[in-house]
Amino acid sequence: MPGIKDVAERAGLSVATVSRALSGKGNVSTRSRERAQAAAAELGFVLSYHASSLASGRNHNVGLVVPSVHRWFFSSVVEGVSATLLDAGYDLTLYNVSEGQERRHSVLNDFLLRKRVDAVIAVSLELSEAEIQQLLAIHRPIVGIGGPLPGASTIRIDDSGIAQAAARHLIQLGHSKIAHMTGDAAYEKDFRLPGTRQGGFKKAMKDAGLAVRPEWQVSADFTIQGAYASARQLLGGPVERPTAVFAASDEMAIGTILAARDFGLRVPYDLSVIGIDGHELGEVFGLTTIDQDARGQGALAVRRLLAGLDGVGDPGAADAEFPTRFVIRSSTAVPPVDSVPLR
Amino acid sequence: MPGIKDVAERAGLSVATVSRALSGKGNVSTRSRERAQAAAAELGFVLSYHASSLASGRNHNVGLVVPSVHRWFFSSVVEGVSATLLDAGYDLTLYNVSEGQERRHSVLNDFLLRKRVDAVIAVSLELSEAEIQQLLAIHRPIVGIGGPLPGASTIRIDDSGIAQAAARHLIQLGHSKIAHMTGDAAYEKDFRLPGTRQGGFKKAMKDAGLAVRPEWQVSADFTIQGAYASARQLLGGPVERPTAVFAASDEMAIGTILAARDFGLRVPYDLSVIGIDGHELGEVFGLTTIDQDARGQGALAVRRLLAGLDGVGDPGAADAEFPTRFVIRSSTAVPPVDSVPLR
DNA sequence: ATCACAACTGCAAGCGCTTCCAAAGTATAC
DNA sequence: GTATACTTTGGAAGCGCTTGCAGTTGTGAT
Repeated sequence: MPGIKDVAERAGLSVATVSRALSGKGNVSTRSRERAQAAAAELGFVLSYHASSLASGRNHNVGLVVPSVHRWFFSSVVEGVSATLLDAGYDLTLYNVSEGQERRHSVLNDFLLRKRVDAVIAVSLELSEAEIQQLLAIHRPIVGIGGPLPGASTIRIDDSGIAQAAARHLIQLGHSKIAHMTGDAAYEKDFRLPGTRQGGFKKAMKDAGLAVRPEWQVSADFTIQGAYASARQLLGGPVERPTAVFAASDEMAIGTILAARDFGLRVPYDLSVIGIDGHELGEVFGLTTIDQDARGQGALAVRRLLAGLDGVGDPGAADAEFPTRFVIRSSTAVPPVDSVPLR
Repeated sequence: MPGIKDVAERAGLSVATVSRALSGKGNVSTRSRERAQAAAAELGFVLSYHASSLASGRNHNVGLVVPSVHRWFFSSVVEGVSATLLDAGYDLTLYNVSEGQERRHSVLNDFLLRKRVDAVIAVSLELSEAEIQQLLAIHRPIVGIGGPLPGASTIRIDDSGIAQAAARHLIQLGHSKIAHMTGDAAYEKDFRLPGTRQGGFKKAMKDAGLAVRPEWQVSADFTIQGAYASARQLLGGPVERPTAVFAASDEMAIGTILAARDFGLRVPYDLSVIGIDGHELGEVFGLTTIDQDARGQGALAVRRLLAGLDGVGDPGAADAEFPTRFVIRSSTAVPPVDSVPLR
């Protein structure tokens, strides 16, 4: 493999000049730059990543920690992050820490302390204050998406607010028998979102003077199949059937719709369903939802980090609330006539 | 940040010994090892990734190139690769090259030639012979999953064989009016699979003396929503309706089932549907399918690479045919009575 | 022509480790 | 007790770049 020395020799320049020419930093005459580039091209030379990183202290590499890559939100964020990073010439080191907590810690130690990454994006992961301080101490900016990160910069949507909006939408249509499907407790550890959305739902119900019936509070694991199973219990069980379901994610809303169909329930005539996400499948199901642009959130996270790395601005612990968009389709409507109180 | 020197000093050892103690290579007395580890722990020291890589030439980093992270097959492979790599103490650098070919080339140059990775896993990407040679020339083992990689090691399923098996399953049930939903031409560039599965389908039909009707050959983009749209055309259009659909992926099979339901067709009584994949959602839809363990394929790819890197064995251009499993559920049955020729 | 200043360029000192080599210590064999 | 082989250690030379510093050259102003 050719080294920068070979390039320098061939171009009739010093190693230093070639380095500057190739990296674009520092002053180099056009002539030298062209020579260096030509020589590099002829030799098929590319700067060694590790040598550059070691010498310069910059990695051009961002770590992305996600709990899963299968669920819609996460894979969407990954896509957004990946595309933005690639455009900026950065590498993405992916840490899928699905399988438990021990691994998470070793991951953090390993790639943060070993300074392989310039920055970290943590998705729906609840880092401890200590972990965050550790990161900030070694000047590794960190931004969180979809989870509270005390002391760090975060990007999030107004979970409580949109949950309220979703519930209000149903209430305004005339529903009073509204069920809520929230995320599983299993996820609550790292993922406070279920609680937040649930809180918003309860608030909206309370505000409207409606009862939050415990038997209509169900949970699932954020997947279609998990929600399908839960919804079958809810809709096919012995308890009175709600006229509307607010699911904390589109995937769960879709699972609910599938379960409803199994029971011959027509959506929205017999059952209204609303989700949160903006999942690509929403259109197929005519799903009313609140669109959170997950790709966009990933992209924004990257832009924020890079601004802090390349530029001067340190965004600090700035919290950005990402905008959402209410998308009304055909899965929500007025409740069935026989369930509306006659006037 | 403490360096290895500080650790050496604190432990009363030389830098060399500490390096050996911490990396586990070479002979170090138990006493020295413990001292070194203790000192490192006290100082919160971790070896610098780049310095180690530069000095040793080993990266402990594998590049994974995928065309997407959203579609089931790819995200499953990513999970399998990620978990196996993490267990082995390797990093995963993810390259999502969805947006076109130019990017792909810059990616290859960038991370292959810059030797940031020890090996490459390419999923459903068709690298040119030149690209592969380039990789092998610099001793970067490469394994392909789900795509032909001339000269490189690959892991793949018997696409033609399972397509034949799927078609035969329908034929044996008594179907003769069988449609096939294949992958879009847009993917054929990098992804020869659609053609291969289609070939298997045609062969099975021919072998059974059945006609492959062009109007029943439709395509979609491998997504549920894409397949849904195509299936609506197929099932709701003016052409005679088939009694069975063989979709080249589970996601497309599911899209087809959803479309069928829209038209009031009961699966499997009015329409049989079979897919390929082993998608988690298959169970919800009672989908008959051929399970290819995508996670397992990813894991196997990693194990193969690591064997080549750590051990002595160079697997060379060994092609592994990954086993698949026929999963019969409730989406396939005998054709509707009125369409079976009376005897 | 002279001077001040900016734009280039090259030298060489690292960046923080790994590993070759030789020396020292220790166990085993005769 | 000595020779032989193996284990353990430290010194020091890199790995392949980047960058501070100082020297060289070119420019416009005087």
